[in-house]
Amino acid sequence: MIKPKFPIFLPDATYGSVKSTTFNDLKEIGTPGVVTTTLHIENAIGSEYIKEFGGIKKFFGWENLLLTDSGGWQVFSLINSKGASSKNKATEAGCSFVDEKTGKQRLLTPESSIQIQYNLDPDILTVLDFPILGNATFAQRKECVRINTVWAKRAKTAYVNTYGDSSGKLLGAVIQGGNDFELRKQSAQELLELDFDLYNFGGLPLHTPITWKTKSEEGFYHEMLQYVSELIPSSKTKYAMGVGQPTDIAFCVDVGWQIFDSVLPTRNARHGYLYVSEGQGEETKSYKNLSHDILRVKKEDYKFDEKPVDANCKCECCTTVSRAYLRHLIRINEPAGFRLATIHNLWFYQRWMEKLN
RNA sequence: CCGAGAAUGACGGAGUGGUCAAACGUACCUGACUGUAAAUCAGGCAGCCUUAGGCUUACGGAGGUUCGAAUCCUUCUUCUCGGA
Repeated sequence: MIKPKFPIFLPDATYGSVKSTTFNDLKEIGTPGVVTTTLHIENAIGSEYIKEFGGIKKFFGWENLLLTDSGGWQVFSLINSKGASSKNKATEAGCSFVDEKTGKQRLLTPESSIQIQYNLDPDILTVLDFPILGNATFAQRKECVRINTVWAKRAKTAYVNTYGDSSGKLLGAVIQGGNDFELRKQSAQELLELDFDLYNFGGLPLHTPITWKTKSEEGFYHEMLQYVSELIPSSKTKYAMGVGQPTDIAFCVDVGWQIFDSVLPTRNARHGYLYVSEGQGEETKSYKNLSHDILRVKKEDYKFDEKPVDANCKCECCTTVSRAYLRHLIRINEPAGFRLATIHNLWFYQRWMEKLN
């Protein structure tokens, strides 16, 4: 088992690739690990095939940390998205849904998620969790937390049955409860009794207007992340799923979170939204003594800008191309532009994490 | 030279008498994006006025019919396709 030096940020390789990069790019950047998703890998490639191949890390050609997400979040997102099939439903038994690509009805259960992850053979596994829907009543949210615990227990049993006592793997459970302190506490306590290796912060309720920034400048979620972190003993590894902005990560590290993943640096890169050092961009964000700027490189302002994206950055993007050229590449949806921008943002995140120890 | 048809905003392309500053798409401008159904989504895109809204100029040029024209008529210009 690889022992990374916390805190770490893991980019998402949802479909088996950190979009528009190669694993060699990640190696150059110094990325300590990646997150990949059981649901998407299972649907797109098939975990039996990966097992036969020799595991997901061999398949990717990736030697660093690999964490698999259970697919819970994704399947709920899919089930509840607009225009989704009415055949999609989540019950205590598991998630039943139609795979749009193949038209086949599929079932994801706590047990099958563990089986898929076993086939993939990652370093860290995640139990299938039951996210809370934003428009749910209190009673419904309470029920979500209850099922979430039941699923975690079933997943743990499946895990022990599959791996035995000395797996060398880590298993994480996801603390749910949405924006409700009492439910979060209840969820944490129930999961702590089941004794997992990692405790994960389950993100925002799905499909709500609630954002990370609700209520105050710091946002409701800062208080919640601190609260939940304090419920978890320091002997456990703490993983804040889906977090997030560099300044938010800095806050989370302060309150005890150690592992992070988010789509933000990679997706934003493809949209020309770049994270740069202070003084290099247009919009400054800060947390305590740490700050950075934002550069929307697609803007007209950079049409004739010969400077690199960030003069203080040593990534492939900043050492080889101008803002003007990168702007052009992204504007025409050129994969090379997506790649350079993604490399830059991941480079930025990696250096940022190194400052947070 | 003769015959037939067509000219719409940056481009492609709807619209054939009022509900048209003109669908839709692209391009362009600005936002958003947080365990990725996300190369996606939202808004803007003639000018002016502080907004609901109002005013002005607009559908190749000029003129006409009509209360009212991108739409009908005349003519000019250009283009496309047939025939010499």
